[in-house]
Amino acid sequence: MDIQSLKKLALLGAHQKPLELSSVEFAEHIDSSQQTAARKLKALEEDKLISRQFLPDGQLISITKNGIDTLHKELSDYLEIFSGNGSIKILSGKLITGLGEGQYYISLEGYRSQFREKLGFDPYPGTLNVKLDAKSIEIRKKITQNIKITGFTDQNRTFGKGSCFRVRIADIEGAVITPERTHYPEDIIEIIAPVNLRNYLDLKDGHNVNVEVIK
Amino acid sequence: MDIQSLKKLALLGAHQKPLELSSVEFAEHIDSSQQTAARKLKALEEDKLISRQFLPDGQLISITKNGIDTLHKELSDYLEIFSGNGSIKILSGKLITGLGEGQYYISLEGYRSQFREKLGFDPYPGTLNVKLDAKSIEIRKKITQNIKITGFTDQNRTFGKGSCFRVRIADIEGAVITPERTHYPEDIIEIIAPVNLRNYLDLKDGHNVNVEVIK
DNA sequence: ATTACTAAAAGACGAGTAA
DNA sequence: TTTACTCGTCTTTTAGTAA
Repeated sequence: MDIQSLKKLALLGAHQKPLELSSVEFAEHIDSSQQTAARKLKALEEDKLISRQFLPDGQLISITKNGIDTLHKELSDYLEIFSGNGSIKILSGKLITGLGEGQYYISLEGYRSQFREKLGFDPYPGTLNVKLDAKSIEIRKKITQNIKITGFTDQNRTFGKGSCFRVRIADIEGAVITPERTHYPEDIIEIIAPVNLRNYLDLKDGHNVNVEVIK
Repeated sequence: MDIQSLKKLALLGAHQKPLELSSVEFAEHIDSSQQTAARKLKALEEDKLISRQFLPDGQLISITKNGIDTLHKELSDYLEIFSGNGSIKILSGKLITGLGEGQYYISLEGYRSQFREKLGFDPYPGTLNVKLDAKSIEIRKKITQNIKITGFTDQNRTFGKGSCFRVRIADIEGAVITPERTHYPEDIIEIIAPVNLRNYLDLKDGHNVNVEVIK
């Protein structure tokens, strides 16, 4: 079963909407002859990993449910490889809309200056909130919150301390921040980053988000 | 490069600590003969994806840094496939006046014929130049320039290669063209289309322009 | 333009077996 | 026991072309 070809088609978006692609174009992507590319597409179809529709100047390719399941199995394998000890950790979940508190706290200079110093970036004033899946909740519990944010006092009130750990989401490095409160939910993480992640990654509520924990 | 075998070794833990494994045992894991298993291990070693140490009753296998990087790249690919949803990309910026170079290059038959073939339209001899905002610059970096334009040689001189990606601006489908030069600015895009976009959309310098990236 | 057949070359495989 | 060589066979690939 030709998983590398199937992966290539998925990276070209064939798991989302039908992809118009000729065998010559696909040949360039997989660095082969047109004949081999055509044969591989045919084989993927016979394995029921993709479905095809022929056009005068190419073909419309969609990855089937079966194909997506196959890719998902691969993803699981790689997640398993990198989710042991000493290796990388991935937190997964779905994007949700927070209460908007994050924006207020982050923009306070007392916290903001600490983010600049300790994380090395000026955070966009807002958080990306992700509701973790069951497995990720367990992984999260084992992460050491290695960056401490101290509390401070205003004229009016006191702001509590918290902690962070660094993460990467797509190609952006940010951090998960955790206020040190008693009743903070364990299944939600709040991510800060130098950019507005929701816009930058074009994410909407309910979208899957994968966050890699970095050192 | 035999990624499936490398993945199998990682799933057996060879990326964390040296794994004691004979070729017969590995053969069972990959469902092959002992000879094929031994040959594959040898090939992985030659590709510097694993390192081996021979024991009287098997071998000690470790995945190298290079091997781990290769696996990590695979993980990234699968995360990319399963992150976000259909997610369309929009580049935004302000209309500016270019140097007028675009007009010259586009009208050269060596390029023009490629645009006809690869993009499916005969470009209006001129480019719409847009200075991207910060967010769009980042988005742009992640777009795969999937259409390649090859260079050619005239009697007099050589014309370099480049690449494009398709875009839609209002209801017109065009393309962003990028010459493959060393000092090409990353904050400006040059759009070609079958019509004169500036006239067709009645655009003036400084106007906001939104461009949708299409597949 | 396409896709995909045939034929021949190239590559991968397993059985037998040496070290 | 190992690993891994040779060699015959089977599979995959490409070039040339047909449809």
